[in-house]
Amino acid sequence: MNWIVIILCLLLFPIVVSKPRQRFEILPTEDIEGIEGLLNLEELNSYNLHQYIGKIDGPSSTWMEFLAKYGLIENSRVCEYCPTPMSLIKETDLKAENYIWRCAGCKKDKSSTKVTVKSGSFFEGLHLSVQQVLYAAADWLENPSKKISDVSRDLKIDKNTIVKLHEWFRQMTKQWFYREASRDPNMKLGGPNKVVEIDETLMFRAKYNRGRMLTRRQVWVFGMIERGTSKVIMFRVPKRDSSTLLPIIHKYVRPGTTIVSDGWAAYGGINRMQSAYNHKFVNHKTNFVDPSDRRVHTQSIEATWGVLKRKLKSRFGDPDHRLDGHMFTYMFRRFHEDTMLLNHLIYEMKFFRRDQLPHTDGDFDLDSSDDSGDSSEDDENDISEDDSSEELSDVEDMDDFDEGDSESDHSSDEEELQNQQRWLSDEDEMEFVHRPGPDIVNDIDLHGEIMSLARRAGRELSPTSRSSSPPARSGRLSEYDHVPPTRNGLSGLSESPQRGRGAHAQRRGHGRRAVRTDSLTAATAAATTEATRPSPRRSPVLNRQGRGTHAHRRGRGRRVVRAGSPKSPTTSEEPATTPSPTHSPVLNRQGRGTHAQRRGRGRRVTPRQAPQPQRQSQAREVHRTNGADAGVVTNLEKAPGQDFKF
DNA sequence: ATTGCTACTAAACGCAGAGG
DNA sequence: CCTCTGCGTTTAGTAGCAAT
Repeated sequence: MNWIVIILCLLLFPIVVSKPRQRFEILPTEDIEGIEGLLNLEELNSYNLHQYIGKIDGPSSTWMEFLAKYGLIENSRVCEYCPTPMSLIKETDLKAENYIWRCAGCKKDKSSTKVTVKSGSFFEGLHLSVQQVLYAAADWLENPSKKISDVSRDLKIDKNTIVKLHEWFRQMTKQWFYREASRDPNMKLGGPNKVVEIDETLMFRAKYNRGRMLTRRQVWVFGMIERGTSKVIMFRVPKRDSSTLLPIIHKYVRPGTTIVSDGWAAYGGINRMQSAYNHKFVNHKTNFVDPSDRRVHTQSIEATWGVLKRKLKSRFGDPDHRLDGHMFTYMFRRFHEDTMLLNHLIYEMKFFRRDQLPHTDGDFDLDSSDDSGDSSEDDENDISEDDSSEELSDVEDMDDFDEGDSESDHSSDEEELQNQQRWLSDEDEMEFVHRPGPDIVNDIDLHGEIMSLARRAGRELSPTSRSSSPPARSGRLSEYDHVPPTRNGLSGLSESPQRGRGAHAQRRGHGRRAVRTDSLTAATAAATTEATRPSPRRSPVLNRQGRGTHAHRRGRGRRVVRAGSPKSPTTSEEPATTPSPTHSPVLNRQGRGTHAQRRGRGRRVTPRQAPQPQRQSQAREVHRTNGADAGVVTNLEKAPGQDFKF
């Protein structure tokens, strides 16, 4: 009998006293759904987001599991130096906690390799929490006209950071478009028995060429809208001639579609295209709606211009600079019919690289092509001289932006002649005027945007098309090379080279420099940490480094504790209403000198120093501790009559 | 073997003011 | 009232070493 008891004890002993099982993955593999699972999820919004990632100040493990489940971060890692599965460690410091992957195999050479769970993801390096970013995304989608200052106030994020976030979100919609556009036929409009309206409009032009900003470059936008579904595709175009517009139509409108346009001569070749479109047009000089066929009008696309321009007008700053972002965001919303927007935006985060953003929003720098400036003037001349009802909508729209004084524009006689031919007459309805140009289908005169698409699709443009088109945005195309692959065959996180250990090691070039003994005093450390550290290891003597005892050092730096079982991070969290014990209002975390003081210094030994005086502004401290002091209940949560949001 | 912590850099972030 | 810019501050990330 005794033997049995002894054997049982021996068997149970390791289970009872062993440390928590080492975690090599965030979630069990069978729980991983991958990025496509996001689109099968219910529609995410700011009201249900907390079910997936926790509250905006909530525990980190919740967002981590969410991101791992849908493939936005890696669920497990293998050390890149020694192919050893890395273990997941919960790391805690005074202000926050984080999870890191740590390799035990590298220990013999140097220290163990470490990498954060966010490494390789959109969230890597962001000082904002994942929750802040996602709630900001939800807020951006749900309140597109909300003022930056209001967003900043609600989310407790600096307005400059909000601006940057919004910029990223807009870029994500652009990324969405190009990936979808490369997937045929998802991003095409129309089809048999469907009607697509096409039109072009001029952005940022002075009304009657008067007023300030006459030197501001003019931007033509060409748009296509599918009647009945509200799907819209629009692009900046360098000019609105057939060689520019028809390839776009060919690429984005399905064969057999009925295309309705105005009487612009560039559309004259539509009926001759291989895609076998049924082209109808309404002569805006006489009617906006064809009296013989009331379906022939371009009111839908005209209305779209109005919406887009009002949107641009409502924002301050340079509307040209923001045009692309707003255009793609507009398309993003309309393609998804304002549903599942947050799901799709988070989807894009998997592939989005902050460090590979286009340099500016003006990436379709069409003015860089040789003749774009001429064409703008040329086109403008058309409108001014025609003064037709067709142009009225454009001119009125332009009034949204500019007003003012007179300056005549000049065009050559040659251009005048061309302009006279540019409008289709009623007689042209049966036989369109076709200006000389390249073969619109086989010899596509692509502007830079289309070239970029083709490049991503791995297609070669014919030499003739390159030679016949204006130089396409030299030096700028590469800015789009980052657009991720299609949903099929994407590689995601692992390919990101950004800020890996190697890069870090390369830029470091330093070792352990100085043994700093500046720290909180023991009393301060105890006061700030005692309540939260139930079982400190205490040593009454200084260690070899000359630092304080372990207990004395408490309250500084990060703490690393082994993550428990998959459920343990969540269960071990303190209740959300417990005030955070992590803030020391006196010192910055590391008790170091200022940034400026640290800059440029080399290896040196710093004598023991008194604690640095607090340099943070009062407002900043209040801001940062607000959530904790309020028990993580934000102002928004407490707003009367408002459902929980953040 | 594993955990805990410091120290360090680069970059994110916040703040404030100017410009439009 | 948004955007941009410059500058100071804070933090993410992680190498490295001591302690357990």
